Amino acid sequence: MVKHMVDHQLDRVFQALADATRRELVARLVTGPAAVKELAQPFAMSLPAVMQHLRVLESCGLVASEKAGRVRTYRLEPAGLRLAEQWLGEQRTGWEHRLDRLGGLLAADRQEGNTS
Amino acid sequence: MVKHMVDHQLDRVFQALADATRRELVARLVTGPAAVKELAQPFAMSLPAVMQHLRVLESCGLVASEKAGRVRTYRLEPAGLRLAEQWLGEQRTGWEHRLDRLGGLLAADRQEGNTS
DNA sequence: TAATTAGTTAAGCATCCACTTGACTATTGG
DNA sequence: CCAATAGTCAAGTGGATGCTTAACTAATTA
Repeated sequence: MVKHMVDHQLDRVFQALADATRRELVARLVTGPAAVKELAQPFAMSLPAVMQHLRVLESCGLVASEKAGRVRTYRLEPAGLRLAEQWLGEQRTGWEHRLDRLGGLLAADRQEGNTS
Repeated sequence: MVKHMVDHQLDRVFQALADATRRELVARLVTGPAAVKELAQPFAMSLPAVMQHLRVLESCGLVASEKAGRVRTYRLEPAGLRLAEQWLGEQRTGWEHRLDRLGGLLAADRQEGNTS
């Protein structure tokens, strides 16, 4: 997979998660699938507003849906979350390795008697 | 810490990470501190644009800076990344527990001879 | 001290975002 | 059949974002 495609995917996933309403929707779907009406019920905003949030989540792959009769059921699609978590993890391990290297250098310095 | 304060913090962190330029800045700072000019050098955009990105990163706590003489040096502030990673981790473990419960139910069904 | 370097401020602009209301379609229950 | 239910479409609005250029300040260097 090419870098700027992943980049674009990450753009969209992080953008999607940068909204408290959408994060609550994700958190709700973690506990299992639900219809639009049920998903919208806890929020003070209009139904179309919630639907737009769901469309954002779906268009970046965090969520999927199917329609049966007149009710559309959404479910979590964990791959998207994993992508974001993976990027964060990479940064953290990079950071930790840097600290390790720094610690190593300091230790080496000390052994050479370089106290400053 | 109150929920909607964390929420707002998460808004800002995810929003900050929802931009490829800012993610590259973070990735660069993972390898160690750097001055504004060095941070800006790889990008095709103007210096002020990069500075605005840095301000976004700093204002949400992903990054910190200090000025010595005429050069301002930025460094990573890992707590912000941890907050985002933690939220994602919570969702993932919630999801995994749900799958476990589902698996348990299916197993119980099988023992009862409920094959459908 | 004059020129260069590093960073900052401000204004302007095109685009995107979150939300609203109102009108509409399709499915289902009485 | 009709009426309620579940969802969808479309247009509009106010405010945030990402970038630009131009003008400016402060620290260094020749």
